[in-house]
Amino acid sequence: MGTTKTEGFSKRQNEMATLAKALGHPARVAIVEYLAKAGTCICGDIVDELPLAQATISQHLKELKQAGLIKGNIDGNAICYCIDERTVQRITDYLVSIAARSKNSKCC
Amino acid sequence: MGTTKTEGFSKRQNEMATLAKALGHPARVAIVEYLAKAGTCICGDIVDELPLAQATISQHLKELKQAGLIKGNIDGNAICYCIDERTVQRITDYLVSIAARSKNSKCC
DNA sequence: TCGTAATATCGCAATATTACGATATGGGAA
DNA sequence: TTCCCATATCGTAATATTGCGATATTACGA
Repeated sequence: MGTTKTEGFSKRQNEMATLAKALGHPARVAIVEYLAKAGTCICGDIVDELPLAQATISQHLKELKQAGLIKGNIDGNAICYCIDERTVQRITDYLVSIAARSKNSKCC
Repeated sequence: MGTTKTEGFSKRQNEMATLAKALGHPARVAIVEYLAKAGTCICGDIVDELPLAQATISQHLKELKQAGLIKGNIDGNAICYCIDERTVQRITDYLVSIAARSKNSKCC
């Protein structure tokens, strides 16, 4: 064990879990926030923004990229990152649908 | 190591990471989805809904409760769970603000 | 070509998560 | 009280995550 069981859950549930997991670390939240704030692609300087070593940040960027939350474009010897809005939208839509349904709940 | 660094990140970033992490597992996504779909408090039968052992589900419910995503009320010897809409709203608002800012990005 | 800057990857140690059987706990019913 | 039912907690094995130093890699400029 130690492995997450994915069988038995819907594709959507697994997808949302993966996306949420990718945002489940303050460094990755900070990266996404920084990219959103900037409004443009950010080449480099993410390392200067966070209190983590370069190797660690590279790892976090990789995870965000794999989850589809950010995109990376090679620009010379630097790499430019930016948010993939569509993915963010996907999570937002999902949460909105959850919130909408629990709105009219006669709860304890 | 193995521990997440929280110092150096804002309170909000840490909070969002905690909430996202709580949703970062298909079982917990399924639980939240089920509670939202039901619209009312659910007493019991969550265990029958998921392909996991009772002990495991109890653990997941605990994590969701700790994160503030769900509330639990004791009803006799059963426990009724329901979504805490305010917390879901908090994540949604955050993501919307992220999406809004990255909307007008001239991206690569 | 050589050096340097930017990023990725490797390897490892520390710690966290996941899953579950076994066992507790606490309430209601017989 | 005694027996169930629902839920929580404990203990543990398997695996995942985190963080970082060291080391690649790759592209550019001198």
